[in-house]
Amino acid sequence: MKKANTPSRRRGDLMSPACPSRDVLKHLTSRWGILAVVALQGGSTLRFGELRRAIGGVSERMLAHTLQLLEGDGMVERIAHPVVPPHVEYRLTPLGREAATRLRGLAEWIEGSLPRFQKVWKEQGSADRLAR
Amino acid sequence: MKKANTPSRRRGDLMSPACPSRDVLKHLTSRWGILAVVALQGGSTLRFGELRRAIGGVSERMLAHTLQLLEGDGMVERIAHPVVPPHVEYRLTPLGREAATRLRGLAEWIEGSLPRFQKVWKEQGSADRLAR
DNA sequence: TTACATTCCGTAAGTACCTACAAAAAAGTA
DNA sequence: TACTTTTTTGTAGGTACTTACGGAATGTAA
Repeated sequence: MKKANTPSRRRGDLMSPACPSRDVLKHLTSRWGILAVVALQGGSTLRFGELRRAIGGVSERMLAHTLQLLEGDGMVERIAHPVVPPHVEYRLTPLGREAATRLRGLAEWIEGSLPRFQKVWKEQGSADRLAR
Repeated sequence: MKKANTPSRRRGDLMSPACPSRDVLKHLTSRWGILAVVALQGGSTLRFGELRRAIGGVSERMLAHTLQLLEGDGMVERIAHPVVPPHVEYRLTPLGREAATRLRGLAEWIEGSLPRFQKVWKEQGSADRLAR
């Protein structure tokens, strides 16, 4: 007897252009996706405004949009309290917490390696390429 | 008395809008940045064309551009042989290999978790949001 | 001579992103 | 009444990203 043919159980392949896993990658590594997940990392629940202040430079528009993408991927849970000045909280789901582990590792490595990057930038005058 | 002001030795802070570490994050998590680093992971040297074939869907233009950014950050080394049909090889630097470790972890987690994402997408009809 | 190979850079054109601004909701306060 | 609060959405406008296409280089093959 053959195994059940359930494509939904198959592993993704990021090197294939049409693989849905590329969407997840896109959402997670969008400009604000990583920062949102990292900011929520730690299990704490954050209000929209708190999250916005935690992530420097993000506009309300983009934060809301980014959170919707992550919610759509089941990595962020949105808890809206039906009060009148809206009160909305966000927190990571178990799936989101797994992603956060990897992203936090990347984020901390970048932060800790900044001196080395600055050394590289200084040694090879590559400011022109990096300016943008 | 204030502390010594040596910004070049200070750790980065991704939550600060003006921190240079955001540039590194941007380059690494650009659409093709992660895939290029992951494709080069393993220490092997790859020619431009091989790399292009390994990463499905990338145009020559964008691959060259992405590699320049990563080279500017000291994560990719470009070895050009002065022959006439151009022969160029790429490989990760030690810094790039450190990044690759984190990115590979993220990539493999996404690939392995795809079934769970597909389950989420199916349960909550969020196809509209993810379509793009 | 013509065609081909390989990598990269212009240019133009289209698409997607991002920001700023304003609006909406309903109850509480002055 | 007028104003405040918090979150989200709509719009317009600009910026950045992406792709497609052509060109350059120069030995070798047809």
